[in-house]
Amino acid sequence: MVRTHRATIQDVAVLSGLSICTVSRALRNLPNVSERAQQQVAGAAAKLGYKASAAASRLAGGSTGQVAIVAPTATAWFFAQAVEAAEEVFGDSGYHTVLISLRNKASVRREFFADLANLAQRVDGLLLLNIDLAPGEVEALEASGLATASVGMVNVPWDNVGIDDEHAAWQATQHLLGLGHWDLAVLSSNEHPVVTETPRFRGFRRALDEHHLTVHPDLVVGAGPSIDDGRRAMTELIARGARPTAVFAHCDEAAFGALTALRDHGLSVPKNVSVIGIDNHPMSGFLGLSTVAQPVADQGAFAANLLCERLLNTENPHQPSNHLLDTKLIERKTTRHKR
Amino acid sequence: MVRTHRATIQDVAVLSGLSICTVSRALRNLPNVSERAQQQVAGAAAKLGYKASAAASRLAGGSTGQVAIVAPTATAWFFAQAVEAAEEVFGDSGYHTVLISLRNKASVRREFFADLANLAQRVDGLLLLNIDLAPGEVEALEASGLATASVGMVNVPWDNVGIDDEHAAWQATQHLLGLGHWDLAVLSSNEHPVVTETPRFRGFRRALDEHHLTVHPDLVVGAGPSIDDGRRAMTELIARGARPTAVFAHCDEAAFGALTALRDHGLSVPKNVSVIGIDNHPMSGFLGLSTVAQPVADQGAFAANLLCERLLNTENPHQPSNHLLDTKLIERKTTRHKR
DNA sequence: GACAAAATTGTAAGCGCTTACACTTTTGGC
DNA sequence: GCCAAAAGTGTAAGCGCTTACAATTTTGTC
Repeated sequence: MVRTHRATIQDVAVLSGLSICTVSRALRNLPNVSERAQQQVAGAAAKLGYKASAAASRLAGGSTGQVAIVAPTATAWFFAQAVEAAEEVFGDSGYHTVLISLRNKASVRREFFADLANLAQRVDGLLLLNIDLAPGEVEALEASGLATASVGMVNVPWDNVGIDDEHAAWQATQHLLGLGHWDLAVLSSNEHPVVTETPRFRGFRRALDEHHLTVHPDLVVGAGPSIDDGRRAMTELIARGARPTAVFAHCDEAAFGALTALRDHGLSVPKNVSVIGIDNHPMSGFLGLSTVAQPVADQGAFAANLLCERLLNTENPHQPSNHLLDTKLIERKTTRHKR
Repeated sequence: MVRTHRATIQDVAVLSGLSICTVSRALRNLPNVSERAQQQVAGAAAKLGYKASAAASRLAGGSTGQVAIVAPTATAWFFAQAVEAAEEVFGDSGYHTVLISLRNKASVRREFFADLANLAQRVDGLLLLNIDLAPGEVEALEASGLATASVGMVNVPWDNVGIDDEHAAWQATQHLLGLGHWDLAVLSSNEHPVVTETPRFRGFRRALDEHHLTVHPDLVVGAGPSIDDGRRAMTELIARGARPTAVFAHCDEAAFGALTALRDHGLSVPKNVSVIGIDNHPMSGFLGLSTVAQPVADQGAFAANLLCERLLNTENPHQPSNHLLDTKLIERKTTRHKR
């Protein structure tokens, strides 16, 4: 079928012998449409290959058919995995995905929140990935009127899927402590301005507390979720003169970077230093990196599903819920008992 | 300033004392607007925090303020890097980015092309990342009327940025041959249905040709750009009974997978087998993987810039051009002379 | 200064949808 | 069967822009 222009709702109305209004309702599965009308409209729409114009729909007060995924950075392994998994779910539900990377930059982040009102007229929903919210930002998000769901966030008034970050970090740290290490360094996420206020850092600290150990500030350093950042952070630690016998990195990529820096400085793992991360990155097996495994694509897909559910079923929305998926310690070769 | 609703063009018109039409023209920098009007409109718009409604603009025949990035998969390192770099450029030019991952699935890919006409009313432009086009698809793309640019494609009638893939593969293969290897296996990209028809495979074959060597079909296997795929492919090769003395992987992630599989089977690198990839992934340095380095973020950013230029300057568009960035062989520890 | 041409500005008609409200048909209780 | 309520359908008014085209002002020339 050759058409110069896209079919409009008008075309569908004519072909189905019904009014535009009925067609509109039928297409969106609204009530007050007879079985017969429904069929006719569906038939006509299919025959014409009709798809509603997102712009017109939106302008008239309807939906945009788009959702935005907001990530602190899109390059890190975790986010790339989660984004793709979510994008798949959204696509299957008929939504297009707008990707917004905050690029770990405060200015971009600020711009995002300032522009929320405009974004709200472009997308129907928001999937936030590990965005560390400052006071007032929850309110800003709610004020935008956008349906929201998130991955890896805490205490938010919308659906969230994640792992128990504090517990995961505790598992990793506990493993190190169990091996007799007590001079522990930590490569903490720099997502939060204060690196000692992230859930994973808290888990680290709690494990130390339980062993009546305290966190030494010189052994704490911030690092983003990348190999380069991990390397930089570990290098800084070493330059400071820190000589931990074990290192807990907040994610595997940072751990890889730590491994690199350690080797750069002639320190052997696990002989001189034990290293553990969180993620179970595909490379971790090969490198023998001990880690705490978490399901990644599952989290993105799960959260995306919750968002879709909310979007598709607006009349009786479900209660916001928080889903924590399991993590599992995987002991490999980068951790060993302190000599 | 508190507003119940977003400011509309009408508000700007009233505040600036001009008509809606003039405001519209002024805002889009169209000709026939006096300096004075321009200033007043700009002032009023700024004061109101006005941003045009994308939906209304689009519906009336204007632009959408969005571009789509289409990638074979969004999880591979290369694509994640390129996507973020491009997203940054688009964002800086005022465009939102729609991410479309084909997920390496034929059905999704088909759906994408079938839906092009609809996509065309959602976005102004398309950035294609390494999409291997089948006959007729260029025409479909052109028919959509979307401004297009690409990364890593060949013979396309729009701006393209990439590396000389054939040359890069030749460099890698030549390196292996120069070390005395002649039983070469290749993990070829499975982007194309026929793995022996990709530019990198051609480069591989050309290098062999130059040494009067032929490609042995048993030593060719397809693999996606991921560690798991590389591992699977190498495992298959070994299961076939293939015993190459060197392996060329089409990308570093596939090479990492090969390294994994090789070790699984007790084969030592580079003692028994040499391995080389293409990319210079951040992990390659640590692993000592020999590779052919390519600029990745640069390609995404460059192509995005070309697309923006085309979008922003429609009256006198530049000629489509093809930009090839340099690649460089990096010899590390996974390749050594054949004993 | 007068007049045509050029530059600027305004009017109004949509773009393709959603939705309030009016109208028509069907349903069910007695 | 009758009538009110419920269910189904249609009418028409926008949503906030862009853009022909008409109207007005400015500019330049003789």
